Amino acid sequence: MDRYNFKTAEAKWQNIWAEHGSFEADEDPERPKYYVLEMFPYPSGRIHMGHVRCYTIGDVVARYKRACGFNVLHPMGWDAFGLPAENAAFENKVHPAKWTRENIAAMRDQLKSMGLSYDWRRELATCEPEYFRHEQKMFLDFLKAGLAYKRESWVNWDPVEQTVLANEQVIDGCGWRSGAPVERRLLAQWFLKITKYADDLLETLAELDRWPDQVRLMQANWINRSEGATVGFSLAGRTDSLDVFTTRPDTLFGASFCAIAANHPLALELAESDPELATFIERCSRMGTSEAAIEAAEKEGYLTALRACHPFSKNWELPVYVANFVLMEYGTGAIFGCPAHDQRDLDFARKYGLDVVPVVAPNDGSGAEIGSEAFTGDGEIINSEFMTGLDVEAAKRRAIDELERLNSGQSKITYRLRDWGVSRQRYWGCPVPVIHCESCGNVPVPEPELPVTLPDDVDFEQSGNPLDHHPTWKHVPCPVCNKPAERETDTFDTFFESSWYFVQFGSTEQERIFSRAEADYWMPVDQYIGGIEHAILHLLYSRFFTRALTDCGYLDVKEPFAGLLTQGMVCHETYRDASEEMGGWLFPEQVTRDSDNKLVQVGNGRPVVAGRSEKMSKSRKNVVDPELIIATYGADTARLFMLSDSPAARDLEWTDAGIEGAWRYTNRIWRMIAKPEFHLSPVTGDAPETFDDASEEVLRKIHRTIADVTADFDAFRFNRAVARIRELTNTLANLDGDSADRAWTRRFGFETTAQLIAPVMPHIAEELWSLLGHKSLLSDTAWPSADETYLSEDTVTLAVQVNGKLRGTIDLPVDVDKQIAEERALALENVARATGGIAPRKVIVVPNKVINVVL
RNA sequence: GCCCCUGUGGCGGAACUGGUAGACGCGCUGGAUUCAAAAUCCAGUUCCCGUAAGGGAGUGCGAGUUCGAUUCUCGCUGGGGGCACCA
Repeated sequence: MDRYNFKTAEAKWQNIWAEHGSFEADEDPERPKYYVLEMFPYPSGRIHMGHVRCYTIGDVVARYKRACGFNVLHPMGWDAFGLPAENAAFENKVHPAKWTRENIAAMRDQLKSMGLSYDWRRELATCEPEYFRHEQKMFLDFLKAGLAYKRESWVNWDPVEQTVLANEQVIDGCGWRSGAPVERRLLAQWFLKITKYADDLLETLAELDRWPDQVRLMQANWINRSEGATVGFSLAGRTDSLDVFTTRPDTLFGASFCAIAANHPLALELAESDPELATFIERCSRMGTSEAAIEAAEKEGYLTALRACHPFSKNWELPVYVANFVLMEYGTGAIFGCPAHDQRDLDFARKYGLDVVPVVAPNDGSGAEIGSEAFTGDGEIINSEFMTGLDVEAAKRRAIDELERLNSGQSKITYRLRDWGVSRQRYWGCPVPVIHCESCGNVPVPEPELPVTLPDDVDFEQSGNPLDHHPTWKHVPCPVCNKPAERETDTFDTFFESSWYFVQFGSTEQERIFSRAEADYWMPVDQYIGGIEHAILHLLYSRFFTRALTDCGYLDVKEPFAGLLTQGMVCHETYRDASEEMGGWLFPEQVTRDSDNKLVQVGNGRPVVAGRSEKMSKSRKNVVDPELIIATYGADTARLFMLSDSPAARDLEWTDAGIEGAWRYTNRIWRMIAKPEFHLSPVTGDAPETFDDASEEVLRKIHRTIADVTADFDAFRFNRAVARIRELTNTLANLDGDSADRAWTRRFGFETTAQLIAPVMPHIAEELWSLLGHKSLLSDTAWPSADETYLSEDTVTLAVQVNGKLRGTIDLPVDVDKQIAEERALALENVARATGGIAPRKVIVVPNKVINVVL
């Protein structure tokens, strides 16, 4: 028998599917639709294993749902704007557009070799004007709707390169290329009003019942609605006051200081006449703009000359600090500190020798004294005049009432969620379609002039924004008054493009924006698949965009993704040269085993140390190239391995042994099913009248497997589905004999195997299907259904425990009387020995599961 | 620092809603086949004691709830993701 030739078979079926337009989907009101989408890739140049995993999962879902009768939309595109293209331009002198388009072409070929069931007619690339012209129009509509506005905001500024840095370009507070300490700088930037929908985005999470709980929780924490109060502290000797936001107005009598952000207007004002403060503020600004850097830094404060008067006692003055942990972006950029009941305030108070006054006494009577830990629980208010004796909730209300009466504060709801800053001072992005005119202000580019495209002749040698220093591009007449004006030189954040691409896939012609009818038919995405790293930002921005587009009349849908699956990362062991101290990283293909089974380098035999398994990354060199794997084992084997071992949501460990195991299985089903004697046998005829016991048992297994695999695919338990199919293969391999009943059963088993494995290994499944005599495509064949009569069992094995320890098992009829089960269990020799003749105190019988004898 | 997730044999993992821990695969051991090897097929494989029957331990660590905990609660610890300009 011929060995399975995956090279010819995979190419053959890919061509046949393409010729048949097998995966092209169009609106069809008669059929239920199913939209499955994987997060589109950034065109970095080559696909990596993370892509292979994500797109395999998506393809299994798409092919399975298609077999189940759904009109499946399964598109693919390119998230084509972004920083790496500009870095490539800087390093390799390639134009970002050329680099990006070549990468797309290469990656498209790689994806096609995987046999993915995409409707390629719908392919889009976000860097093409046909795509981004639509989002420029959307932005203008957002402007009209009051959903976009401009204000000043802080950026990381590299003083040497004279350019804005992304957070990933800031390493330990310094610019990645210049090494110069980064500064914070204010810049006028465009924002989208995501906070308008804060409550809706938060509340609707409850309805997203096909999203992982952890993602919904992360989003809820990100939005973080908090109810509290603004409290006005008048400032001694000044006419203005300091507004702070707090969620704990009940602890106001425990206040011992106020603190303001380093970039708070008051801090900046004081710094003008206080050089030491100016130095402190400058040091804070070196921490960059990332919250992680700010929060992880040691808490420090600078004591100012300001004194804040307590709202409930005018003679009580609190010191005012400028502190590096207070964020200008949250609340009012100022806090009051109650060290007894907030851990961060306590740490700060201990460091600067401030009072710690407990005002909440724990209900458990453990005393109100504060040691090294703040008490944040509920309790009885003490030391608090009119609030003393109340519980925390009542005291919060009482404090707010009092603040309102004194006209020095009111209840307030704030969100951690901030408006989305979409301005980027970069070239390779979608231009913001606005013109600045000295007399008319920010003027939208008139719609007939869209799209605003990027100039091709740009210089990446010069630092700063290439659009800004282009000689002619930005100089245009004002559309209103015709006087000389300047284009906006910012481009959009690339999250802008990825916040609506899933709707545009509804259109089959990329130069035409999706129609309302297309969006109404296809949206929402029924199943979205991608990495957990996008759990917050991309998904939240997309949810916002969908609402904004609905408000602007583009759509009538609130939530873009009805179902979400977040897949884990692909990991691999790391290797280093052991012959030198901290030797360099080695690629897996540079490492082999010598005769003593020790790890050595290929070629020179030098020793190698294996490190722990980590996410595949170029920097660690622990990468395996999908193209090489597909060339060696074929797409089906690669796809099988991607799904075999790990649940989709967990990390996957790539091993040579694992891919070899998948390869063996590919050959195993081929050897089993593709025997010449089956090639010519007729397509399954009527079933024989009777089956012998062995056939009957195999039939049960086949139907059981259909039911289990169907349930597993429905729940995205691909690894279990694969295990069930392998079990079926083992069972079928043991069924021999040529009698009519056995031959029929075996053939039925083979056909079922081909059908069940088809979503995972579509090429070999199609090949086997045709070898079994079918003239139609397996990809056009309906999913098999299990015959209920084969699924029910008449006996069941129960576990018998004594005091919770397993002492034996008994086979009993299903749903047997509890009394009989108990008697049979107690009669077991092993149970009698374990009880030692002592009469059981009670016997717990869980029907069809377990009998527990309790002594 | 804050938020979220995760830890089961030599390895990847399974165990549905608290009910026989280790399905399936890898690896390993023994056997068959072969001139030999590869490939393939068969059997075994959590650890400890025992020829066996059987017994003991066991799901990161420590407690708790329960007749019964991988599953629920609390604390600790290792690993990972996110933290708003990487995508």
